[in-house]
Amino acid sequence: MNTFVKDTLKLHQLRNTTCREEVISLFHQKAIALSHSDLEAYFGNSFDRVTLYRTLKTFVEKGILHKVLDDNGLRYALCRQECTAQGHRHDHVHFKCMQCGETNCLEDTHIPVLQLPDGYNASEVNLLIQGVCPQCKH
Amino acid sequence: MNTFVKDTLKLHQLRNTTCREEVISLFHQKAIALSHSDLEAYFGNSFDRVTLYRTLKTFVEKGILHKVLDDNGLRYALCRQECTAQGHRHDHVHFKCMQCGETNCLEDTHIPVLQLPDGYNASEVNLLIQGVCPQCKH
DNA sequence: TTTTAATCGCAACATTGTTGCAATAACAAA
DNA sequence: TTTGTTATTGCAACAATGTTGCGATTAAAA
Repeated sequence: MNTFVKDTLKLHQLRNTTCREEVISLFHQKAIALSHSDLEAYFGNSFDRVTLYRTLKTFVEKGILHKVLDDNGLRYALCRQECTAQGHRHDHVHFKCMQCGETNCLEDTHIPVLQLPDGYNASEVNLLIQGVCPQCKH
Repeated sequence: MNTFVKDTLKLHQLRNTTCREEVISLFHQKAIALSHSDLEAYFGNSFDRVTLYRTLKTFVEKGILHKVLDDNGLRYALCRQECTAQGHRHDHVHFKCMQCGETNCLEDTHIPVLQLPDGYNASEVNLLIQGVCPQCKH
């Protein structure tokens, strides 16, 4: 069975509930960024709205999910880069296709080191690229 | 008087109203990213909530303001890089200080060219850096 | 099986954003 | 300056999104 889901929950000392299992599982199989309303639409009324909000919040706190933002609002993604509850230091590259609207994490693309003005100290870097993805480019 | 404000409005063929004048003026003097609720707090009930929303929307459409996003939501900034209503092609670098919470635009920092996986086509790039700003670093 | 603490679902509320429409104000032309 | 046209505003009502408290339920350790 899906050992990834149970492992992830156990690793972060979270109880194994239906909602958590199915949410992680969905993110895992879709591999794109999903919003709260995406989850609501997908799960119908299997879970309470509030439970979904709390599940997402918990996952972000634990470093299982990452927030992804673009002009259209907030989404969440399961990136390969795992974080801990202690630190979220990472450099994320997300790509949003303006055609199909899907956003995904470009795991293998890294942000080049950049020169900041004097006195600025970076600890986290987030890059959002918008354009057209391979599927939509015909 | 503040010719910048009137010039900006005229340039984009927008009527010169009190709300628009004061909003642009505020962004100009603050030089940091502001949210809708920041404006509401600042202007009290001088302007209707809806008017502020519409003003922000108009300014974004015209390319006067840019959306700036981080974990805490949506804000707007007046960046030096002007856009037209036609195109918003630009690469923005924004810096959010995790100490004071302020976000500003690093005008002189540019995003290095980066190598995307095959088939991906970028048209807009947004970089958000989080860390500590010069003022907060003692 | 029992115990205990985490999690859930419900209700109620707060914030944020949108739409339609009549009243008003900006600005160009007379 | 006055008039006419059209953009803009303010209000009301609504929709979507996010939060909090609390009693009931359930996972997992003892």
